[in-house]
Amino acid sequence: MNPYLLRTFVAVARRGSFSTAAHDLGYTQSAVSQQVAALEADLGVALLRRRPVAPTEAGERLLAHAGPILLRLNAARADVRRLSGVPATELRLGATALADTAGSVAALVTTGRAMARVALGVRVAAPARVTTGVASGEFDLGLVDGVAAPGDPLPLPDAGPLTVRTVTEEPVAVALPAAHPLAGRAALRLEALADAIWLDAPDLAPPLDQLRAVARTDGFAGGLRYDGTDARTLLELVAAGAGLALLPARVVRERAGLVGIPVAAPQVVHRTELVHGTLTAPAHTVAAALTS
Amino acid sequence: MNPYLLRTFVAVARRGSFSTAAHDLGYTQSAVSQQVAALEADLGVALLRRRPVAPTEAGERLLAHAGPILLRLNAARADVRRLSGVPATELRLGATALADTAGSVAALVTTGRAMARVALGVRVAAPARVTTGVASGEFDLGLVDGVAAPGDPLPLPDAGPLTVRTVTEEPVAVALPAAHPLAGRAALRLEALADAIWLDAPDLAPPLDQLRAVARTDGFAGGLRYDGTDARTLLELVAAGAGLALLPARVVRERAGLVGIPVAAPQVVHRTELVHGTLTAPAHTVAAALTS
DNA sequence: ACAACTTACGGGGGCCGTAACAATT
DNA sequence: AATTGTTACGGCCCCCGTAAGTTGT
Repeated sequence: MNPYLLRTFVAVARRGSFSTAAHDLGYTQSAVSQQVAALEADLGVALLRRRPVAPTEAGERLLAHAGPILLRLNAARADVRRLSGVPATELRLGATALADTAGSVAALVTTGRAMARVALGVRVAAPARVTTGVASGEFDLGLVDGVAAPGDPLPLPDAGPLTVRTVTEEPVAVALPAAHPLAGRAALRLEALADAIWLDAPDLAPPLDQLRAVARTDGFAGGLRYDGTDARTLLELVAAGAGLALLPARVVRERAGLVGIPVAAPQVVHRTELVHGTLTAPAHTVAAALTS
Repeated sequence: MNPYLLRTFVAVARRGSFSTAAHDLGYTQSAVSQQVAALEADLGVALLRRRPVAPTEAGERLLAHAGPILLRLNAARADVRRLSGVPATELRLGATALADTAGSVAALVTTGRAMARVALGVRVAAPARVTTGVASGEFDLGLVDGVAAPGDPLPLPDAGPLTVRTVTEEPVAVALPAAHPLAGRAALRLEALADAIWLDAPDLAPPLDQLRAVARTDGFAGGLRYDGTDARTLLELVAAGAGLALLPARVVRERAGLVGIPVAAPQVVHRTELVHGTLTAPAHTVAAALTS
């Protein structure tokens, strides 16, 4: 199963059009048609229904596989090439929005700047994006945050053999407006909040289905959804009463008018982890400084 | 990065010889030489040192990626083909050795036999083998056992989008010879046993590094290692004093002369899970019967 | 009728085998 | 000298683009 055919198939399925996909990929639409036909012949199944173009059941199934496969293929290429490329003169850092609660990003940049002739780049993105970016060589180092049981590693998507090191582990709190009925409580059990209105902000706070898994309920119905990585905006939404959010206690305290109530049980903490593949020389220095 | 080249590279690296790998794969050794050269040219790195043939650092790195990639590629193919193949007339079941402690395998076979014209096959293998076998289509259904925190899913290797359902959850116990000094205890804390001698039987009992992770220590140094899936033999080894083992309490009781001490903390249970990809019709019936 | 996908066909490149060559033991 | 990997070369097949054909709206 040729990965190029796979890539083409994915493009066609996503765009819903052979000709558009062909244009995207720099092929003629005839070539794309032949490629999809070849893939279907190889697998012995129709993958797409035509006119309108939509994946069949088998096509849907293949799509579920194709993404991770192509990702890992890219990751392998990037990882191997890193080992023989010219000595790196730049250091690209990917970080999730709340990964720098303990000043991690600032620390990295400071360390990086101390090295001569290394261009630094920092980019904030969603956790999955950071992880896959590190795997695929887009970033040299990734800082990813999330919540987990104390001592447990974060549940990262599998994108190949990446090295993960703990950077920080800090308390989390349920963020509430100061006027909220629960604002006076000393601690809260997560299960007791399953029926509350929660903000669904998967790029900043734990995805709601992770909360369901931790609390072992099927509550935590999503209220307002926020797609993005700006923590200040999220804190504003909480303050405005749009819903609760589970955040590092330190972050909740930054916004006046909010209170952070510790989570009594189950015990969870906010973790930041450093993720990387094969390290270039400057990245190695920075990584060592951060986790020492 | 052509998967065929990847497969050839893996074969050469594993066999340590171009000519032997060529013979295995049905190529001439010239073709293999050209394939490896093409892969090296594509990646811009030397992957193998010749004479003797051994992977370079980049080659080692690629090898770490290649296995999972080829696995997932096979899994995708098997998964999609399952959707359009002829109606299945056989049902291949993979199971780990201790997955049938509650009679799961027997139940499956009984249900399967009730269906006309379906050939049944059962095969016991190591957990990783069962999981990858299901992913790659070798098995229609997999029964995998292991230990985890109550309610937590088992830590299965990622082999693609597989469906997992809980079958049983039972107490585990530390298996001891009746004459053992600890044999009279009502319960034991796992951490307290980090310095004991443990049997390392990764195909039957939790791998020792999983125990280390659960107990958060770096003890559990391996004593005797048993590679295989015969539970009776393992029980004999425990009875002979070769080391401790964490096993389903029910299994420990099967062997006279052994005692099973419940684990007080951290709380862990023995779980059996049913694993499958896209289900063929008979497999669907059997799976439904088992998890209802 | 038109837009969009498929099929026919020809050229070019890639891949494999044969065979000659090189290098290591 | 023998074994093993590489290079040269030629044929075959695969893949893409052009262009004609087909199909659904």
